[in-house]
Amino acid sequence: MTQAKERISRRAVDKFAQRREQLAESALQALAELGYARTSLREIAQKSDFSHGVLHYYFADKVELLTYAVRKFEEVCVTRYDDVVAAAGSAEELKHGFGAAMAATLRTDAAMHRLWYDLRNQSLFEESFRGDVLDIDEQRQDMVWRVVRRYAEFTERPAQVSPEVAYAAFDGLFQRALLQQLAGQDEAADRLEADVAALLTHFV
Amino acid sequence: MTQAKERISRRAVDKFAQRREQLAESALQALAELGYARTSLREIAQKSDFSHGVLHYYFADKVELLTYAVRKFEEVCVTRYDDVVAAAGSAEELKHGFGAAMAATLRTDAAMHRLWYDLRNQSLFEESFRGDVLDIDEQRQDMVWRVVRRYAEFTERPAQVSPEVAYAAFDGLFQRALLQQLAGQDEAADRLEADVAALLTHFV
DNA sequence: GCTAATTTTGGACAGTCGTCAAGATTTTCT
DNA sequence: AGAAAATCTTGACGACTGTCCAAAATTAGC
Repeated sequence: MTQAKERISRRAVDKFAQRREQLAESALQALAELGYARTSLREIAQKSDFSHGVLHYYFADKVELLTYAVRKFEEVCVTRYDDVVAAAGSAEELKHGFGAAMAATLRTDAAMHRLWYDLRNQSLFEESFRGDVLDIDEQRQDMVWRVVRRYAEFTERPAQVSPEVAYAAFDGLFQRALLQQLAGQDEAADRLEADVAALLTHFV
Repeated sequence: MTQAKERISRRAVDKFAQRREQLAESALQALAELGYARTSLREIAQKSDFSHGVLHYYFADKVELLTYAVRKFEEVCVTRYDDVVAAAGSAEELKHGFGAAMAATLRTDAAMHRLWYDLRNQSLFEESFRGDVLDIDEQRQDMVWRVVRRYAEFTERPAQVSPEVAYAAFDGLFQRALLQQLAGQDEAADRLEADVAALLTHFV
């Protein structure tokens, strides 16, 4: 077996955990590039500095690796707009900052976003991810809601929709823009920015 | 080669086309059940009455079969709420009819819907479907817009959002409800019905 | 009813997949 | 330094994939 399951020095445990992180990172890279349907363990290993056999040294099987990777992915995924909320000093600023931030991450991180949608969709067929996916989805909803709530505070009007509706709507817009952008429609991000800002005013 | 490419009797051509329909139907069945990532030609053949070899008699390769299946899928997909629009005699009727219809198809056709989202997502990675997916998405947008426009007519107020925003929002709601429903949350359909009706009033 | 064309079968192929384990390598501890 | 433990590589396995093809079964034309 391995050190990690025994009572061993801190260093050893950390190193084991660190390798798992490292391999999970490679897994995310492969998933973002190839999509779930075509991501194999050998592809993942090739993105790392190791051979394919090592994956079963740090993970019991493919499902455990991917599940771990999804959980890791979560961290990057659910605080994206908090800076915008913190920085905005007025309703107008928040509205435009939110739209601009969504457009920016659409342009910059398209591969990562399609990975998220791919995983979320995969959970419609595979039970193994479903729990984590639902959890991340909830946190994303909270993240969006923090924006809407703050906007409502600024305008001193109550929000007109539930957190669920707000999240679904913004997420739907983003997903559509992602598809268009990957299809080569360069104006997709601009449209998204405008649509997001407009939608926000309808929700409070 | 085959009859279909020569000048042959009408009957023969029809039969060839008919087999293609039949096999595409089996492909959709397999896709809905297993998801794109796990649908193999042998699985598809098993859903039909034929052996796996026959698929390459009617289709050049897997991509052509799946593309054909996606196009076939389109037909069922883009007229779902037209009956509701036609039947409704008032704004209230339309609002509740729309919500009820969405909730109903969520309950009844969950497998088919997750197939659609799976294919749409796959087109983020594979170029081959992208054109058809974008086309279907557009038609779905039109379908939703016919509901919103009719609602605006009934209430004699102008719609407050663009077709893009309306579609993205309703689609986002539906997608989220689908995930929850497949995760065993039985109240997802009821929530969807209420959210859809509420959202409609915010859009006009 | 016989021949020819069409349709279908089922096996073979070259790859790829997840998984595993034996052995080589590196690190850790005394 | 040497022994022990941890880490990594490599090759193999059985199963599965898309594709192709020769032969069997079916149908159509005369």
